[in-house]
Amino acid sequence: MKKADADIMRSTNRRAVLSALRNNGAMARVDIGAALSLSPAAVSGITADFLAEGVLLELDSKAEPAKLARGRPRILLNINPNSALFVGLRLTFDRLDVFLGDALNNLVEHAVYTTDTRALTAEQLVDFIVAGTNSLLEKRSRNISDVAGVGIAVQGIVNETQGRIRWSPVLTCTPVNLGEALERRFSVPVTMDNDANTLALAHCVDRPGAQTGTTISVMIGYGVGMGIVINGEIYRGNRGSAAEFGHMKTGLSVTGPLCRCGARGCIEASVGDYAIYRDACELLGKSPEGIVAPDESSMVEIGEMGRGGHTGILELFDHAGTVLGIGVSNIVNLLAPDTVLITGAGTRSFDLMRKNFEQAMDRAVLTSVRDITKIEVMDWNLDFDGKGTVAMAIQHWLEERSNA
Amino acid sequence: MKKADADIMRSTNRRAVLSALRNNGAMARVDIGAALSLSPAAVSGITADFLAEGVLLELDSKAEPAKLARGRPRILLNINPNSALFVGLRLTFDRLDVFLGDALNNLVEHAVYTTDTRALTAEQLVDFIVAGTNSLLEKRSRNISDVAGVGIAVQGIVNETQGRIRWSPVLTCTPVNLGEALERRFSVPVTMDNDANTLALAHCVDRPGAQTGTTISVMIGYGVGMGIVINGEIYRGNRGSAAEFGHMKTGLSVTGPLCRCGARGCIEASVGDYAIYRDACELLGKSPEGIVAPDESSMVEIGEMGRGGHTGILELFDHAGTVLGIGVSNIVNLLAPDTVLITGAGTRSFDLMRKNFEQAMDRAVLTSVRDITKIEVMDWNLDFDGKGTVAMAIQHWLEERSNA
DNA sequence: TTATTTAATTCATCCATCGAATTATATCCT
DNA sequence: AGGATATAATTCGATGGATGAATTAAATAA
Repeated sequence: MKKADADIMRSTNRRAVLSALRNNGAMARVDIGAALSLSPAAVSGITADFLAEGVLLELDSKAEPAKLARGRPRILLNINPNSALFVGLRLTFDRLDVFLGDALNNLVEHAVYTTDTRALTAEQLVDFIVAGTNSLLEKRSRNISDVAGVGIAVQGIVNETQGRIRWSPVLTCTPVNLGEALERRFSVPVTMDNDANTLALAHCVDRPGAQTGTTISVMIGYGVGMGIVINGEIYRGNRGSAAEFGHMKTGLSVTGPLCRCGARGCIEASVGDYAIYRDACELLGKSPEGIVAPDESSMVEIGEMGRGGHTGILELFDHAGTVLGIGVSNIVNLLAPDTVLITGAGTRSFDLMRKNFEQAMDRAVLTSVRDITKIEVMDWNLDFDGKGTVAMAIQHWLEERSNA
Repeated sequence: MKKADADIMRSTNRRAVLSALRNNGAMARVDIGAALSLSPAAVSGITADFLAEGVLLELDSKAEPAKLARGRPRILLNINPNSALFVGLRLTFDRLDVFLGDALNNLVEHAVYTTDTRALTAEQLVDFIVAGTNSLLEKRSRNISDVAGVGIAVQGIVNETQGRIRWSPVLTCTPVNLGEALERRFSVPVTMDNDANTLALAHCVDRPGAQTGTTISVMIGYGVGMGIVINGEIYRGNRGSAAEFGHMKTGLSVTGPLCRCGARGCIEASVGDYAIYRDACELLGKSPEGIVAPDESSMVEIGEMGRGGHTGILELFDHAGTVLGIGVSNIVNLLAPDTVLITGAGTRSFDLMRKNFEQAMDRAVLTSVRDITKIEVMDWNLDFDGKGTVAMAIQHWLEERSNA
């Protein structure tokens, strides 16, 4: 339980104004006041400060549609997109995606840099990231001093408050304090999180409803991840280790499929791309190629074989659907979220999993909690990840601006 | 994101003072100030108000041990136990426990009233509860007008904000708005929650550490329940349906043991008393007695047979241990709590489950999150439940006092 | 042109906290 | 014993942000 004083009152209300604009888009001062139960006087003062600081912007109302009401016209305010520039980084197996975004989370630039991430030392990793970032900034004739914040998404177990990667499947140099190292090199605030959390954030930013209640993003792709957002905040658990949904067990056996974590029976070991690829290769008598991660075209090909009617492949997806359905129903029984979003590259073949997924859900979700949780399957593209990393940096910056 | 103003500032700090005392026990004004970073002046003012209201009490320092430091002696303050009286109710299969407690959560009275709860209509249920409560109050020559709040724990799915029982294994008259009905009869604030949540609250009240981070109580008994406490607050999920841990599935199969919820493969259907009793009866060639719930002595007897070396019974407990271990490890992987408390009547035979429980945990918890969560098995007695229900009523009352 | 309506600002007032000074009450030291 | 010292608690003026009422601003309707 924390105390309150005048400073906290001020920053709370400043934060509330920025949040309102972030969630609802442009608003007039009256509406901000109504939404927050703040007096017109207070809103006037707070917004005047933000306008002076350049954080907010008055929109040109001439471009608006015809007025419906008379009286002094409302002036829409919004976060000034050009008040700051943000860098979003996403580190995955063998590649680094660098995004550039503005304060309204519009992505303005994107580049990919490839390397064998697992071969890098901690120092080489930092150099690689710095080089990639600078190279993208150059394209826009900007440099790191124009940037107000950097957000990084990494697969694995990340302690966001310290910027420390405890373990990651894409790195061998763990544990490594990447956040702190980059902050030193960039001299700019760096925020880091697990890639599933970042993606969850990206989804919640666009959903006003996600600011209250629980929204869960299940990310299926190379592995299976999850982000839990409770009342607009990412739930991280002790030392940031939460939401390892991919390693939930759907069986008691010690003989289930082997997961890359070393255990058996993990959801990931049946649903992740690497698992489906591995099993498909075995099925087809092909030895899996030397690469650790199957490329997108291989995964698409496997899906096409299923749609073509290949029984063995269909059974793989059937099984994946069942495993995922049991896993998600456990989540629903346990956390009763408002929404579960299923997303990630793996949704490319969700049509093949859907039947068994839904059957498993029907069987396993408690009758009394049915219809409480909305399940949505979302197509996925890389921009979601970009927006998530940039959103993380923006969030940090807005927090700083609120306290300023 | 909520706004702040002078009123909120005031009630926040009043609440903070009460919380501090509740968590740490008696404190001097200086220490309260230090703990909350509040100025001496603010603490002085707030505590003076509470003293005038009778909510706080200055402790007699004469009874204290010899002083170690010189200077004006600190005066310890604490919540005035006699400032209010609270009723805690616990409705389970065929019985109602009524507790009377003071504002410091000391239980001063307890009585049990039995009836076939499943045979009651909504009206009869209310009458039964009111009669029991009044009867206990009479013992102390008090009546309901002396009571500042009532807390009720019910098995099943409860929507605490509305006091509505959506479904309960101990009732047939669901859905029923018991909270509201009792509030009308008592003319006293009534708070209601799931029995596992209430028990979780009871545990967290005594643990200063539970005010931050995540503490999870797993309650094994007739069924298997769970309470999730995040940063000192019970996590309820959408419509209060969360934490149905007992109905997590530890297998994909459609042929697992039948759970009372109608599904198969629920944790409860292997670990709950009713499941062990059912399986033990089958094993021993006895047909289970006509009662729905096995009594305590039968469960103790089954445990003793296991300890005596009965292989079949031991296998039952082995299996229960494995199922519980997989279930808890899923929780650990998913939520990375600080602590998992295993409690409830079912702990009477935890010694028989422990080996397999621990093996399953070792196998299923991600190596990188081991040692992040502390697992504690707690003996259980009825007073925990009593304290939980009373704590719930106290919490509501303190909240009201903070806003006053 | 004037009345009406709604938006935004201004300014006096309020209120809880803070900081500094004061008061209260003990132990330590000579 | 009595003064010095130390710590706790209270008092009081100052501070800062929110509020409410009055004012100003900018449009439409008559």
